[in-house]
Amino acid sequence: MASTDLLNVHPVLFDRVRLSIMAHLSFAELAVDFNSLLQSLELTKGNLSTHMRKLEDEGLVKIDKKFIGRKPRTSYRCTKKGKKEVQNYLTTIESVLKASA
Amino acid sequence: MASTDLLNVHPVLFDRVRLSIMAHLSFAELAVDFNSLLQSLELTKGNLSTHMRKLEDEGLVKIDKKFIGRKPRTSYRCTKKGKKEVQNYLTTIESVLKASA
DNA sequence: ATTAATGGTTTGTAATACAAACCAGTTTGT
DNA sequence: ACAAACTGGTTTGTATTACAAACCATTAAT
Repeated sequence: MASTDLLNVHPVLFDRVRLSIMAHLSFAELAVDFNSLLQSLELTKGNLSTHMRKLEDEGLVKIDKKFIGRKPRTSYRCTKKGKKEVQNYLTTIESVLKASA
Repeated sequence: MASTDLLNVHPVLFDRVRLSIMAHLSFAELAVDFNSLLQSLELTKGNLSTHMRKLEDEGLVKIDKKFIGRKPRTSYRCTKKGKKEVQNYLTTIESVLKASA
């Protein structure tokens, strides 16, 4: 069984909000901007900002900042590593819990 | 998609150690004692103790304390609610992440 | 010129995880 | 008999973390 397999899942994904974010980004396949996430997830700006920073620090997400006209716009996309870790999270959880229900 | 479904999963399960504990208890079907968990999970006693307390507070686990001969023995088993929440955790995660890989 | 809105970041606080220290008792050694 | 070490945990202090409030820089509206 080895529930210690859970040690292989990326720690940063063990958070409800960040997992939601990664789910959104994975679904999107393309970049999603700050305010879309803000709305979809109903977070405060500060909260979202720090979560994104952490995801970026871990290389799960790539941040892209540009100006649209004269307004700043920050958007995010899931990296290869991000997808891999999400996939790993899912399969690991399944293998650990599947037989135990 | 509604990744906000994640809001329905019990917050206490969003922790690696506690999820491992619940996996163990679910598998076991019967009571597991403190020291077995301690060994399997390679935690410190204090750490395990507080996690178990939290799981008990949330009603996911039932604590049973008795004396075996003249030594105290604390053991735990998964409650109905515990099983339900673990199941819910699994299916919710799957539904949120499945299509996103 | 002020005020309000946009698009965020930084900072202070409250909650959490963790290990170290502790506690109550038991067994082992001398 | 007494001390030292072991068992089976719990409580307490610290470091990390999540979060929201306050803030900042700029743009748009009045």
